[in-house]
Amino acid sequence: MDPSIAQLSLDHESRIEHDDHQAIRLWLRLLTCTNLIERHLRNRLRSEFDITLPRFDLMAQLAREPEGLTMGDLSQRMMVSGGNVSGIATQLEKEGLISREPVPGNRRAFCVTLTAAGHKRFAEMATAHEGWIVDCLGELSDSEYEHMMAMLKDIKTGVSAIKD
Amino acid sequence: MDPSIAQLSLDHESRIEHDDHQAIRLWLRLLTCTNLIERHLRNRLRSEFDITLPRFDLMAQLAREPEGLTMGDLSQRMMVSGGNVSGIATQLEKEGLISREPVPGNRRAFCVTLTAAGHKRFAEMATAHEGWIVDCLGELSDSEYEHMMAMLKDIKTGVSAIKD
DNA sequence: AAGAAACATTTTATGTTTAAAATATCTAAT
DNA sequence: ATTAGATATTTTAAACATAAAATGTTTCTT
Repeated sequence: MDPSIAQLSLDHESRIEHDDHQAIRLWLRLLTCTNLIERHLRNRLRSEFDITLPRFDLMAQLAREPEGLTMGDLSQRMMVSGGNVSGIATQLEKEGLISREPVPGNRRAFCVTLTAAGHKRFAEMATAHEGWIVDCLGELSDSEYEHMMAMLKDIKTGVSAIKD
Repeated sequence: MDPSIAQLSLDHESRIEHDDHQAIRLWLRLLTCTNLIERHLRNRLRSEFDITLPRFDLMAQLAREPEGLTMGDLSQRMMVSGGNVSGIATQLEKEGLISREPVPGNRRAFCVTLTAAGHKRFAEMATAHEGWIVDCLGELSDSEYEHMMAMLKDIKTGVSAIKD
C-alpha cells in the first residue's frame, strides 16, 4: 500500500477528530465564561439591590421603551415564554416597580410601563450593572473586542440558521 | 481655556463611555450566542433522546469516571448545589440509567455509576451531541479557534479573580 | 470514651423556567 | 350576525435550582 495514501487518510481522520474535540472544548469554555459572568451579575444584583436577573432584565426592556410594552413584546424581547413573563411581571407589579394597564382599543393586551419608583430604581441599578460588566470584559483591547464580536456574530448567524 | 485640554478630557470621557457600551454589547452578544447554542442542544436532547440537559450532564460526568463519583463530587464538577444533584440522580436512578451504591469503607457517601443501560444510552447520545456542537462551532478556522480560546481564558481568569 | 466539629447526603421551602391547557378577546369570511 | 380561527394573557404541572434545616457518619480533641 502506498504509504502516502495511508498517511493522508490518517491525517484526515485525526484532523476531524481533532476538530471535534476543538469545537467541544470551545463550547465548554464559552459556557463556563458566560456562566461565571452571569452568576457574578446575579449575585451582585441580589446582594446590592435585592433583585433577580430576570426581574432586572424585564425592567431594562421597559426602560428602553417609555411608551411601554405588551406582555407579548416582553416575552419576545426577553426570549422567554409568555407564562414566565406573566409570573415575573406579577411580582414586579406587587413591588410597585411596574404597572400593567389595559390598552384602550384592545382589551386583550396590557401596556406594561415602569412606575416612577421603577424608573428611579432602575437608573441606580443600570449604572452599577454597567460597571460590573466592564469589570468582567473591559480588559480586552479594541482589536480583541472587534475580533470577538465578529466571530460571535458568525456563530450567532450560523446557529440561527440551523433548524431544530 | 486651552482647547487642547478640553479636547483631551472630552476624548477621555467619550472613550470611557464608548468602552462601556462596547463591553455591554460584547456581553449581550456572548450571552445570546451561548443561549442559542444551549437551547439548540436542549431541544435536540429532548426531541431525539427524551432527556434533559442536566440529566445528560450528570451522565457525562459519570461516563468519564468508570470508578464512579460521590454525590459531592458530582455537585462540584457540575457546579450546582448538592440538593439539585440529589433530585436529578433520584430520577436517573428511577429510569435505571445510574446506580447509587454504598461505599464499603464510608457509610456517609454513595458511589454513583452508570448502569450498563446507562453506558449504552450515553454512548449514543454523546456521539450525536458532539455532532451538534460541531454544527454550531465547527466553521471557525484554526486561528480563530486559537484566538477565541485565548481570549475566553483571559476573561475566565479575570472574572474568577473578582471577589463577590 | 465523650463531646465537638466536620462531612455527605437528603429533605424542605421557595423561586424560576418551560410547555401546554384554559380563558378571553379580536378579526374576518360568510 | 355568526362563527371559525388567530391572538394575548394567565394558569397549571413538571423539571430544575438554591439555601437552609435535618439526619446520620466520621474524625479530632481532650
